[in-house]
Amino acid sequence: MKPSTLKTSAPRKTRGPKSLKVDTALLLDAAQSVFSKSGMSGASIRAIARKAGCDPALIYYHFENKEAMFHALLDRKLPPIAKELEILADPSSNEPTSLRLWRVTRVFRRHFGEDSGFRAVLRGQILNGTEGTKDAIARHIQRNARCNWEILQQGIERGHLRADLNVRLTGFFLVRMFMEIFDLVPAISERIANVPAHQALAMAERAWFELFWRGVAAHPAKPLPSDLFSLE
Amino acid sequence: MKPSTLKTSAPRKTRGPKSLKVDTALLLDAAQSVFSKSGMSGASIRAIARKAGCDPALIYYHFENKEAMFHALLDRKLPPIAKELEILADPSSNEPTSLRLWRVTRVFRRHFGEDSGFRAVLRGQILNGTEGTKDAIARHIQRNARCNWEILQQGIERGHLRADLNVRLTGFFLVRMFMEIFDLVPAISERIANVPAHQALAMAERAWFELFWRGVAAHPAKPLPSDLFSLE
DNA sequence: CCTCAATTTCAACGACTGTTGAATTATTCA
DNA sequence: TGAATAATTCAACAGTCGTTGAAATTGAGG
Repeated sequence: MKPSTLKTSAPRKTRGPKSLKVDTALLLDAAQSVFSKSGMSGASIRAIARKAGCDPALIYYHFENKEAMFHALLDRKLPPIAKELEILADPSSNEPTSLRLWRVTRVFRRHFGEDSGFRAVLRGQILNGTEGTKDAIARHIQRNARCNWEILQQGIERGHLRADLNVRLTGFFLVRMFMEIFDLVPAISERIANVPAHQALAMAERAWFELFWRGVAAHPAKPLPSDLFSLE
Repeated sequence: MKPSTLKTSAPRKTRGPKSLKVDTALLLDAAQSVFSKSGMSGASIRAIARKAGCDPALIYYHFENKEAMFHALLDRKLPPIAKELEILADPSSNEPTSLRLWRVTRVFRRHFGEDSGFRAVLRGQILNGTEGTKDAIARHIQRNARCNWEILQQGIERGHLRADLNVRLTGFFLVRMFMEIFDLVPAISERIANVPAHQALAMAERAWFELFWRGVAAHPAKPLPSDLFSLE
């Protein structure tokens, strides 16, 4: 390897393979970063290439087009979440339902909490993506959602939750509101309520889960596990 | 002048005032339609002009730029909502708090329910708009939100709601989840739950309000007014 | 060393973007 | 009628965009 070719700021411009090949994982990192900042339609191939330090044309060597990049991003990001949720949904778990549901929210927090851009892109594509993209997203969501449904169903059967719940809608409410909290509370808390973002976020997560639990519990007066909210 | 220049279907192309002047209201209609379909950054001045049947340059005669158009759109769309909410928040109202809160949701349903594009643009600008746009939105939202806070506060004082509620967060949960239901339930119900969109929407609105009410009510066991959900 | 395949960049296509200054026409007012 | 003003379009600028075909470089296999 020739360190001399490293000028100052201009990267090497010769054609042909680099010493460090640009693989799909690197391109996906760049794509995720740019998608996140600019949204799906605002993210240009050129910007992704700039981020990855390569020529735009190289992206077409690795991916069919921008939509294929997004699908690859889904396949990389969502299955690990599903795996964690499937462990939580194990029917042999003896944990209180409230704790299991809170754990579900912690999974989403860990995987999505810091990644507002990806949340936004995902949401945008659910609403405005091509049919192919919507189908791909639906498959992933279904796998993740099923875990929530099972936990809720088990909660009903164990008498922890009201029997008249619609588990699918209930699961949607729980997770979706957490996503909305991640997205909007930091953005508006300072302007609307004059509260610092991180503080508002913590308050909102807790307030939402308490409201939710009272809304779904068979015996809402029974207190939540005392160490629930210390769980990260 | 040569009328021969009119080829086939092309509308009149002469300069100067038309018989039907293009006023700002017409341009805002076009802008709203295009913003809704393409989002803020995806909506081009040219597309708005095409929709309005005028030249792109005319838009710059009526508005400073695209951002100013959006601000004008806010000023046209949001104050009527605030007015309705301010009536609902009248402290002399004797209606049950549950009914008043449901009425709030009906206001949002009427003004936002059919206008998914505007909801999306508004949400996008809260997250990614310029500082000026965020400020403008915050002012409007604050005026609307204050009404919800007052209804909730009165509900607490009348003993209808739990005294430990954070009214600001509670108001956020109520309204934001309705928005999410409008946005996402029609988009995903058929793919995820195999339920027709309009049916899923009605179920979700009702299920959410019931969960919410149980979550906030001082006496959740007391049934909701029987004719609540027939109210449009 | 030669060859071949894999990797990367270059250069260009047509289309679209926000915006502006000048030209044009219609209406209004004197 | 004539002049002023308001409303509208035209033409162009300098960008960016997705995409593609060809060229160049590298490394591996023989």
